[in-house]
Amino acid sequence: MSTKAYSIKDIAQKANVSITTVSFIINGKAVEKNISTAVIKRVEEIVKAVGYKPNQVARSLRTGSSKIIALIVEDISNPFFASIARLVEEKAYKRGYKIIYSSTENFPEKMTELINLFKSMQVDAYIISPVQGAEKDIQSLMNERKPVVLFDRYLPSLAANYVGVDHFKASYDATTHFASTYQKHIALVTIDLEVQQITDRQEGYKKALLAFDLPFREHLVLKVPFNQQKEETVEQLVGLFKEHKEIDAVLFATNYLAISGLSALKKMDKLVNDNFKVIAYDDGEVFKLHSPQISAVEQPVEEIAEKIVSLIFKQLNTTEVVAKEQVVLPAKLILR
Amino acid sequence: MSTKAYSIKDIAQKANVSITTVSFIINGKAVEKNISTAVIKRVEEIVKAVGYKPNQVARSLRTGSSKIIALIVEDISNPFFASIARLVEEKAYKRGYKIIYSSTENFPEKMTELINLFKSMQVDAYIISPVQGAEKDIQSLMNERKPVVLFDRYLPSLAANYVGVDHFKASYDATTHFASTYQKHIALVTIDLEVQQITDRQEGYKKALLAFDLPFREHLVLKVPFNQQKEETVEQLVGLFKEHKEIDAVLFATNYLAISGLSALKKMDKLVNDNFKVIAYDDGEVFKLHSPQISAVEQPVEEIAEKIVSLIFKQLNTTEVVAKEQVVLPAKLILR
DNA sequence: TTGAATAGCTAAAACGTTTTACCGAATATA
DNA sequence: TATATTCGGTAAAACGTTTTAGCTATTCAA
Repeated sequence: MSTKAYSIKDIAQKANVSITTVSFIINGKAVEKNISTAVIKRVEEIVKAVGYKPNQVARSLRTGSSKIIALIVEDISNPFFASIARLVEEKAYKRGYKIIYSSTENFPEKMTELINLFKSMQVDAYIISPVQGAEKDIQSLMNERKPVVLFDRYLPSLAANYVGVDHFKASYDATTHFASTYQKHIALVTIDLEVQQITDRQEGYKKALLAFDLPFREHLVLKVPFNQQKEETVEQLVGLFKEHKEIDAVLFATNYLAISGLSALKKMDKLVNDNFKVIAYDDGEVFKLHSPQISAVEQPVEEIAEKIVSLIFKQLNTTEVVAKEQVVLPAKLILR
Repeated sequence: MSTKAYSIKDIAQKANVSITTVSFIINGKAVEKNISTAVIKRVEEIVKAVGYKPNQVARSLRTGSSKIIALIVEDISNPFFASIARLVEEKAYKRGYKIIYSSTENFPEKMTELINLFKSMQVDAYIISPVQGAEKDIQSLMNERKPVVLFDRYLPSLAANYVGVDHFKASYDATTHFASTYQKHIALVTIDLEVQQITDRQEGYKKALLAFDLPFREHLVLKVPFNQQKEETVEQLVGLFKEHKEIDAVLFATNYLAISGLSALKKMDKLVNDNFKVIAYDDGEVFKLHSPQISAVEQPVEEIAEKIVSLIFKQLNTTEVVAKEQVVLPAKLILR
């Protein structure tokens, strides 16, 4: 029952032509190579009849191209990355490319390992949400002229293609919104990572306070440890809200921090209302269905994915070196 | 700058030995093949020094094995599938395998296309949440002795490995819970797909009603069209709840139906309470944070992933034909 | 001392393609 | 008519591995 797949040799034999001829035909070079229509037809019929598919591995070995794009993110199950993954996959598939993905969990060593692995698989291009410490590996890809697009995280030391979101403006706008409705004690809940996308959010918050002549109060900024369990974060937030009863607005710098925040409030029986406003980062059903509905900063996932893919294919479709682009898209503040 | 990767030939030259010897060494067959420790050491040092990684494509071509497992699901951005993807990836990675994934959007033709593509990539195993109409393609994989594990969806006509959840019992229990708290008019909101995992949920609902001497009322079962837009579903649900004010409990057969349901209730300003209970399918933050908290049927994602992976590797680690297993795991009813 | 076994290593085939270089016949060009 | 060009195709190398079969020199057993 275990029927071995047909090879190009089998097709050539059946059609009574050479392997070369079959190769030309299945690669659409038949006319260019002066193959007669009779032979073309004969071969194509046999190919269809037996359902022959060229072995992609052999093809990759010979051509150096695998028609695979690697997608490396922190965690594929994070809704933001999952959405990007889905959109990128769809767009790449239409152009004949497949996605192979992996999660780094923010470990630079895993990043290194993955890049080496993908290199040995002759992957054609890389879409990476980078971790700090992986600069050398990413640079080595670019040295080998492999198309690379970074997204979400920015690595300032790397002259790479990048697609991201204007987090400074997003949190500036969010904070401004609070200030303009006369909230006086605006808290910021963020994480203790020193990566650009996170520090940008803090800067936006600070600058907006400044613009409204509100003092920046250190104790209203909570930086929760990156890998902390949710329960602990909730406790920490309960602590913050209890200790600083003057807080009348809070901006959460990530999706899951907002969720922990709402959990904390629920636990305290504290309501979100005009005396205590909340803005979350990355919109989701959770925030739409919450009572009351929660405002949120929404990242333009569709645009991000589109831009990533177009940058990749711009490089894939030419042998020339294309200028690197840094694209920063605006986020959208959804007020509810 | 574009430095070409080292090949086994380069290593052989540098070490002044044959390609064969290098191959034996990097594959851990050195002692078995009587290579002297001096040579082993020399080669290993060169390998490390230049950072040589065997070309996986050439390896695949020669051995027929790619160390890649395909994961084919309906939609990778669906939280259930995204979680499974993440867990499967992690477990496979530890055993030296990578995941390549794709979404079918429930189109059998895309499934066919994907399977052919993955065959031509010499993928080693397949994890599939199948669509109806793909039976032939899946069977062909099994005929070629490729390890295959189906999950989530069950295809009764196929004697395949399967990992799923006891949906009959889950909705039986959920409905029983309603009945035992004296809800009399229990509605079921489901989709119009005739796939086992969905019809099972209906059967569980029916049987539980029967057990409590409650009549099965056709008009309390709403089957929303599979690909319907969310807004329309919400309208339909508003209609249902308005028309049948006697409804005092509703079981939602999927995650997103429950979300649509909660949106509908919010729109109607109708509260979830003892006079109107709700149970959702697939737990999530949305339900924990909702006011009041929403009860939910939780699928054991971790166990599902573990079982899938263990079934895959059971097949991958032997040349013998292993008996197919159908594993049905219990869901957990989380009452809130 | 001889034959067999073992230690230490290698040449070459094979995996399934793509592509370069070339060939003979027919046709066009001068 | 002689020569160039086009037509219709093919042989063989190459991509980077793994693996089979075998080779020589040394050690061992008798």
